[in-house]
Amino acid sequence: MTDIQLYNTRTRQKQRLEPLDPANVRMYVCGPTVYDRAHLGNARPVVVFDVLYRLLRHVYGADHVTYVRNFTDVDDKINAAALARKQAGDPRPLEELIRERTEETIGWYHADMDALGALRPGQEPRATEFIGAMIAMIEDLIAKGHAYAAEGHVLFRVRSYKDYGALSGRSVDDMIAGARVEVAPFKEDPMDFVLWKPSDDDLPGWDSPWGRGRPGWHIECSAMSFELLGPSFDIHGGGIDLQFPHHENEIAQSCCAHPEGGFATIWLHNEMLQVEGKKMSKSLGNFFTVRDLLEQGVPGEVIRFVFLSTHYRKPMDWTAEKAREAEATLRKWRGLVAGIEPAPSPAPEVTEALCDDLNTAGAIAALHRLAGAGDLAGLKASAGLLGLLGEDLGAWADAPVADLGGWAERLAAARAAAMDSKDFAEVDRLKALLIGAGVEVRMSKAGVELVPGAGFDPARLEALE
RNA sequence: GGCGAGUUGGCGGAGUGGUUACGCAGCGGAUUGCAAAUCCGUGUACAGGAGUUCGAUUCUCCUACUCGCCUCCA
Repeated sequence: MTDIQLYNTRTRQKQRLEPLDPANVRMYVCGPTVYDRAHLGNARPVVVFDVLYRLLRHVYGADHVTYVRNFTDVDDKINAAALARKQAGDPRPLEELIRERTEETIGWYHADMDALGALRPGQEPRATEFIGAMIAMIEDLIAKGHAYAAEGHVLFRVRSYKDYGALSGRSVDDMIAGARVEVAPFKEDPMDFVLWKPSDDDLPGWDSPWGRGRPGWHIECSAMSFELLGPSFDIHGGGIDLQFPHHENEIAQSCCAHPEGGFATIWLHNEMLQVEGKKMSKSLGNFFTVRDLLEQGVPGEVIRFVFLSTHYRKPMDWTAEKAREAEATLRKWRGLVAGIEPAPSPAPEVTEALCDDLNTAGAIAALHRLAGAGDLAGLKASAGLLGLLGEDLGAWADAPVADLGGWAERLAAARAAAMDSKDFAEVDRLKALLIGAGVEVRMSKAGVELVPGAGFDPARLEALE
């Protein structure tokens, strides 16, 4: 069995993945809050963990990997969006507006992530479908002394879990010293966090032992991972920004509710995405969604390639220049592997790179070597492990349909004449026209070859006829 | 203030205690009427300082700088 080494944030070192059950390798990744289009930063973990998912399926078998990624559809931003519609005059009940908003957003999310070539996880639970499980877990935590109800809220008693802070390397005392915690009179300790909070009539809510309310953010992942993967599973992933507090709180909840389990064995966190060297933010005006990029004509496969060209644990800078280079590389490779039957398995060099803590940049370098060595079957198969060069993402690279035969004949005839007359004016004229229309002109002793290039525009040629 | 990550050739970006990836750009050559495409060749860079070592870009410490999280934002 191939060894997969992964950097475990919890232990701060690489370790060998040793699945609790190799027949069912289990991975949970924190998914999006579905209130709006996914921005580019949201897409990085999706692509990163998609590659891991593909690698796990390759190593353990496609039927032996369970991948769960949740949809957070209980959230104040969603409520705000729905409330805004209601105040704009929509007569429907709030619950319906919320459901409509989340449905719509999930549809967008699927479309956008599909465009990046990300396989859909086997299970995509929604928080709203697991409210009962959350309430049960909260009750259990109260019974075990790890949580307490106060003024319609239920809070997790951070001091009751001695390892709190272990994942992110903080101590409760340090954090309180930092004094950036919300103080509330009903909290026993400023660090205690909300498991359940009351909802007024303008907010979605569910009946609970503590009155009508809604869950806090963190409990959903604890409840859903337990329901779908059990008290112990192999991998938990997400963006590094989730390390604290979200994942810290998940660990506290899950380990206290299910001390019989170990929760996640390996914690993986991808670093953040930047744009042209700066954090993507609305105020800087460099904020954009995946859909924005796709609509600008940046193919999903190009986005994917750019993401994978930087190791997931390093900040990734999105630049237009990288997109340009990625597109050129992919176009070239697609030309090479067109019509080639992929090898039965990926090249060892590529698999080994990925097995070394998802060294996707190293894997891409290996792809370059395969291309250079002319191992096109190997290139195609290996790229497939990275989710590249597949049929599903290739439409962008297909040249527009156009018959260039007439142009080729004219050019060839002019060239033949020029060879005798030594007057190449007509040849150069035709060549300039073709190049201007985005056609790559290749002339050799063997003859004239016209290849539609990246910016090929058949309309411009027709206008010249 | 607390915690953490990072600083590699013109650019991007891997990696390694000693044989110096890979891509793009550049340069030289082959080829071409000229080009394009292609092919061949070409570049000893690892923030600064100290230490460990026979030897450090790679390990340790210090300094500088950059960035992230700690706050709804992946």
